[in-house]
Amino acid sequence: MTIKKTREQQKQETRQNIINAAFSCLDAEKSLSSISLREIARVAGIAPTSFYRHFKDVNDLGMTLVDEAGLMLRQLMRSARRRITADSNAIDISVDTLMEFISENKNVFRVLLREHTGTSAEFRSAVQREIQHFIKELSDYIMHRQQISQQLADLQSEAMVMIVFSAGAQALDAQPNQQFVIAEKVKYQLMFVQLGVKQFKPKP
Amino acid sequence: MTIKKTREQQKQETRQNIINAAFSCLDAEKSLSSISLREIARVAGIAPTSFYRHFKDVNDLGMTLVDEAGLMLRQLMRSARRRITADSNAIDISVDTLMEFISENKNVFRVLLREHTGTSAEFRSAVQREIQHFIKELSDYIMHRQQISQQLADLQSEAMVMIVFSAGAQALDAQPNQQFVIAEKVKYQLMFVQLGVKQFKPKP
DNA sequence: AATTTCAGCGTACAAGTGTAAGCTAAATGT
DNA sequence: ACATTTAGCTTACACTTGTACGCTGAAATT
Repeated sequence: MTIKKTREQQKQETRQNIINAAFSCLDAEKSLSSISLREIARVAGIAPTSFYRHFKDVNDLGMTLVDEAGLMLRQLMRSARRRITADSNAIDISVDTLMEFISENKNVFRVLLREHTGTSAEFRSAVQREIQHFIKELSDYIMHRQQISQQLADLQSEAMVMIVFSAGAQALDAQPNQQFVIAEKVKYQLMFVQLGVKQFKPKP
Repeated sequence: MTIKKTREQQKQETRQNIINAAFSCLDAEKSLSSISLREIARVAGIAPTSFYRHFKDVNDLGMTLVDEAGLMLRQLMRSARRRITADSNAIDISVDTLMEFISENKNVFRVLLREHTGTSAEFRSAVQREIQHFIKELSDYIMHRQQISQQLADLQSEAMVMIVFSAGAQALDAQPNQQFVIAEKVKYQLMFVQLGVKQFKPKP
């Protein structure tokens, strides 16, 4: 027996289908600006014009995707930080967590990375906002863990995020067996930043 | 009196017109994949089909643009390094030089930044190669100036380039009066990396 | 039971795309 | 002087795109 669905449930289900279809379309060779409404509709299993019952246009859908991707990433890193113990290495755990996420959710990470430098100013600043949130959360963590000023923590956090995201970009195109090398490399680089800030702290 | 042009000269001139037209088309909202051959032809002042006398297709032109952009950037940084004296700050000069270039050649830098994470695997790896050259040249410089191992220099160089390019991305969308703030910020971040590597060196 | 709402569909159209085919005229080769 | 080459043009065609319009049937409301 199939369960009965209310109208609203059915609509939300279709909406989610569209979102999932979009994420699966946004692969290595499609961006939010190059993808077509018809293509998404095809994969979602609806008529092109039905798309408008759920989103104003592809831009509208795009903003939803960026929000969702950013949220996933921040939740992930929060849970990673909770897993860090007194004697474990925060950098190692964070990097491993993120790299694992990236290789299992390539398209989600790709949306952020691609639209960050994409052709839509609206998407660019939406991604920028997400990244700023991301940086801010790391900064707060760093500040109270390393006992440094907010200014220093902000600078350190931003540098780290930029390095990690760049490594993520590399990982997206790398062979699976290269991912480990990239992860190790980025861990060193993050350590350098951390050491440098620590070294810098005493004399302002 | 207008000088007489040989056929070959005229062709090269048109070719250059196409390249210039392409760079001017590749603004904040156009990528190599979203731009149309007809649009470039329009700006270059030729018929759409004449494009094929010079390039196989837009991909072919794109590779030319990436090569040219990468070359410009490396030449710029080489000349910047020549300007560094014994007591001047290498980071300051390098960052200022690059940021100035970016704000005066937005579209050139944009091509590299955008296609680095773009929708064409061919472009992505072409840009990746250019960036690797860029990193390598900086690494060589760092290695003999800071007297560190090649491994360390490579790691430091890559981290620095990633940080600088990210700052460049920010600068592209920032107000002109914010560019100075971004430049100062990135100088600190580069200094942290440098300090961290120096700190790390003694104990391998 | 009668009425209203609305998610999804099919059709249709104008606009823009890449590029094939063939022409022209001027520069080059002989 | 004549023949060849070729950069650039015009025309043409098959596609894909976003989206306006109106319909339908079932769910929700009354």
